[in-house]
Amino acid sequence: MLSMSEVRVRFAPSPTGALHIGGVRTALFNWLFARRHGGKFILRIEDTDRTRSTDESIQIILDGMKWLGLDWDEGPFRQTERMAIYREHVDKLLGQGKAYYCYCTPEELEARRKEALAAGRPPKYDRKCRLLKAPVPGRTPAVRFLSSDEGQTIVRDLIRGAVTFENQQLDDLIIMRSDGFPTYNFAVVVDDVTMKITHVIRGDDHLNNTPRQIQLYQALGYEPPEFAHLPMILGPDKTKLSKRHGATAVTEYKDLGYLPEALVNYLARLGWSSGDQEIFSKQELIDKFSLENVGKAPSVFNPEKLLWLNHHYIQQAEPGRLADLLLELLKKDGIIPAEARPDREWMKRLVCILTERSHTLVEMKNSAIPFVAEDIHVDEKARAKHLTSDAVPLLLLLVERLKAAKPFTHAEIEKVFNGLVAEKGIKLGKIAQPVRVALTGGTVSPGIYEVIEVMGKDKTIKRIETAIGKIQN
RNA sequence: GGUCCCAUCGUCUAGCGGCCCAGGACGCUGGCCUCUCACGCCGGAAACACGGGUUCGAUCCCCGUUGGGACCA
Repeated sequence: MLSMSEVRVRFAPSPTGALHIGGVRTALFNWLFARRHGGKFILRIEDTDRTRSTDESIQIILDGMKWLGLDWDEGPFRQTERMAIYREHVDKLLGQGKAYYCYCTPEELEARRKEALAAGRPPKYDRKCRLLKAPVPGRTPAVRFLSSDEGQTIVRDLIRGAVTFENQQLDDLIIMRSDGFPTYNFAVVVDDVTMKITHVIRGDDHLNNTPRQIQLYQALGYEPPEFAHLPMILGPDKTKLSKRHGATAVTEYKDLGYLPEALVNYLARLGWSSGDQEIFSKQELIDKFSLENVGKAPSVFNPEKLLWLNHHYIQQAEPGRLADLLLELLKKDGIIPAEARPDREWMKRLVCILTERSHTLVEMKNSAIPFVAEDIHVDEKARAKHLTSDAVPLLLLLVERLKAAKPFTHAEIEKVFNGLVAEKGIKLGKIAQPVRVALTGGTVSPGIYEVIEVMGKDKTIKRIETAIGKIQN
């Protein structure tokens, strides 16, 4: 059972590149946990690796979280702004004899490690500097934590259960480098303590770091938080998801035409479940989220299912919202000029006939091109098959009747087609397909009456006449 | 190599000893609908890694094997 005190969780990405799928899932679970328990979600930027950390990356992370609607209550805090705090804690340990200066150089360490390995001993730090009485001249020391050699450290993980580590296995880890920067394991502990984090929910890859962090908490005189280690997200080849598996950055999914709610829903169901339910609104997720229902096994990222969800959410979305997104895309791709101001109601009608067969916004954009562009590109195969000379009399007759149709609505257009079909004793496809090719350039589109209605009388007639002209030449 | 974790259809998962000759979803597939493509609807194939225990009874508990993964180096 959760304690009475307020739940405080955090997401602590390193700003060394894009915001990844795995990271987002961790952020999402933290966020859901916070919202579920009415707690606080804190954002912390772990930027102590200053050779790889960039401000652009921080911005990408913030933008990605905002896009997904993962709002944070405190932060973003940056570790580089907290150096005094780490120093203070290092001094505290040093003062209590729980840490010591180490003057060994990386080269010396490496040599001794190889030696140990060669002699069949475990490659653990030999505590050479532990009993040093005076500083080694000309060298700037790092600081090592004096870890316990005996007993065990038990991680009571909310997902894994009790995981036992022999303390003997853990060596005296460096907590502060000679350049004065704290190491990951130390900074994390100090940050989580000072930020009063109650639940550390993070990737499985940190499970092995946890016992040494627990020792650090204890040495510092603090109660460790609760831990929950989430299983990894894998690529199709069952190795940790990475760039070589294709799109892994949140921004890529945005650019590919995914809706944030689709990604959120998909990621929530990756490693977590609630009975047989597949579709979850954000509120349902908040209401139902529980660490108990997080699985232990790693899960393979399945783009197919994400696509299905995206399709689903496109159907659910407000046409007005989709119209805005579509317009943005059309402008971005230069299909319509940036200064164009198409009628929004018309855009909504266009969206409505397109959603059903759009799995992504990009697909929708492509289907929208014939409606918004001046000219169309006619697919050669489609032209050869459907824009034939025996279609000409039908097309001519159709144009004539379309011109007379009023109002120019789905119902009236349908009447025109039905009339033609009945009089000529033909199948609808005989006339619908040539018209489809004439209007859209291809053989695939929404229902032909809808296409004609949304395209409008002028454009429809112009395109059919153009097609007739080309057949006759 | 050492340490730790994990193991149900191809994939995400339900299952927390009998309701399971294992349910849902994606994908795949047969059919219906149909002006194209979709959507939708109906149907199908598809899994408890293996071997020991425990138990009246194991997908579910324990041990081992195998296989995967992570971390450390």
